[in-house]
Amino acid sequence: MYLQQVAMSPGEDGLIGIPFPEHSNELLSHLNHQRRTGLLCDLTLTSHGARYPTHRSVMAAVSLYFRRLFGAEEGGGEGGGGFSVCQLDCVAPDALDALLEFAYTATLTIPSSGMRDVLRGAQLLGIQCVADACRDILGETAETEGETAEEQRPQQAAKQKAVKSESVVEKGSRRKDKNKVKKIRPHYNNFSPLNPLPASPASHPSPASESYRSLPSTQPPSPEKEEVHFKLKQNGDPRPIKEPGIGATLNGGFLHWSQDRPLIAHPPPIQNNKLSEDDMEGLNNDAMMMVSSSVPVSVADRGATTSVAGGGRKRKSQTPQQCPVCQKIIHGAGKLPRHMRTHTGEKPFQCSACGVRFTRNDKLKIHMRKHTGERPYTCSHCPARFLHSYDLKNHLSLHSGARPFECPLCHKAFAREDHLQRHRKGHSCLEQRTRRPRRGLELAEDGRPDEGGMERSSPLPFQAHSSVFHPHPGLESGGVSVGGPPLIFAGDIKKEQSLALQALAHLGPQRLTGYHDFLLRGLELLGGRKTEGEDPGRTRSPALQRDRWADEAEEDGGEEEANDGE
DNA sequence: CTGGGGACGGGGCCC
DNA sequence: GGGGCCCCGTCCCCA
Repeated sequence: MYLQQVAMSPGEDGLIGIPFPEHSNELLSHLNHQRRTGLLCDLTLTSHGARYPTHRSVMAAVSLYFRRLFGAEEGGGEGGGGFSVCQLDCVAPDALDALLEFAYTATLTIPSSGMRDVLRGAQLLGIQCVADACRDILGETAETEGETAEEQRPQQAAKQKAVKSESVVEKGSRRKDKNKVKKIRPHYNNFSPLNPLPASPASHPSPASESYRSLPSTQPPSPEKEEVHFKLKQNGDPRPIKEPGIGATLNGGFLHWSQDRPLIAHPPPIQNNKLSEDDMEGLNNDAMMMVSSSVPVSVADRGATTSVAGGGRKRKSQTPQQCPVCQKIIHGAGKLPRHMRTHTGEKPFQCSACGVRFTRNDKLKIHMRKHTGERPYTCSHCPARFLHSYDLKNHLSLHSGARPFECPLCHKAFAREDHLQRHRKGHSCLEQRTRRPRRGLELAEDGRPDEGGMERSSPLPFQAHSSVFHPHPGLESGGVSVGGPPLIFAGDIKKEQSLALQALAHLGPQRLTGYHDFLLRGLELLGGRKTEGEDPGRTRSPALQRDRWADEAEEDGGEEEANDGE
């Protein structure tokens, strides 16, 4: 659906932004495969005799050191040629291996005893996010971190099994849940090649699953938090690097290219103001596309100016935000990241029981009711219980017999609006359009023509859940139908409905044994608004109804035709 | 074709 | 402003 919107909603300059969330994942996966097979490797790192074939471009992307070394840094370096072997004895082999693994998989897997080596290696190579993550785990700050730090505390060991660079995010987060242990977090957004099949439920982090890399995923990854990443001003100084001037301008905004991908989901960025040009060049195409699309018009500005797009509905002063992909205005603070996941396909919230993934936490929560058996919405008339409130709402219409939505063409009534829509999308009703609405169910429309025309559905005023009959506002029984479908119960039927519902309403769960009879009787009293057979069983037979419609057709004459002609 | 269940996305309200 | 929770409309699937 959104893809259609994307395709049909060209942004400014006619550019269309179509995200391919899998691309970066596949790209990294292929690169990693090439590294392991030695394919296209143009750089070999060595450490104490161990050799690690790799790609210069990848290393330049992930490491500030190599970026400088190969001249990938703007205005720096010596052109980037000639380096085929780079001896890195200053980095322990295990640490170098871990860092390479990180570079190609966005996942840092290190033994608990090797944390400090990795930290040192990350510092040497200018892999800021890893260094920050290691410091975070070691309980050090960039300022206090020193060579005198003691051995890792025992509780850190559990966190060291795998490290995701996103852990650094939490450091700068202003979120109130500081007490939450989210230092090491699996991140779906990274589309780690280690999880080459994002579609596989098992490959995704689950809020309730511990299976994902044995990470303490107490909280599903929240893409919103990645934005914080760009706000970080960490002090990871790659001081041992021989290149001069890798100072402040690069430390703070250092971007690991693979981690920029979350930007795809969170363009508004805007925090991007903090991105330097150097940083921007690290963005992949997707991110660039998103950023560029959001650049011409500030989302915030748009929101301020397009608040009118809400159609004048009553709203709180929540700044609307425009989706840079589909241009849709998203109302509500903090709702844009949620919306963006519909474009990226990201479903960070996974059911630990069945593996089904969801884009939203609240949906997962509701889903979990299926496994817990919790059905909080209980029908007051019968033992039926439901997962969703709207299920109960629909269900209650069964008790009441209310079919608030009637086809204006064939006057078939439905309990659910979507069923009416489905009905109207078909052609079945066209052949019945000569049928007249039931007399006494007509509503007056104040003489107005059908507002919605074909699109209009007419909810019945009947409120199933209460035993009170609520007339539709502006509608009075006995009114003359002018265009709109007649949908109101009238006269004695109305009273009977009320009585039936009162009886049903008084049926408590403790007296359910007889509810069925009550229900049946109540439904009979309601007149059984079934279309086919249209027989309430009391006053009207189908034949009689047809006769009545025929009579009414003669009485109303062309007026009906004019209204049905739509 | 219809009834019913479930999932999904958007918006409102509140913290 | 971000996020949780809830409600709603809509769509899809299945019997």
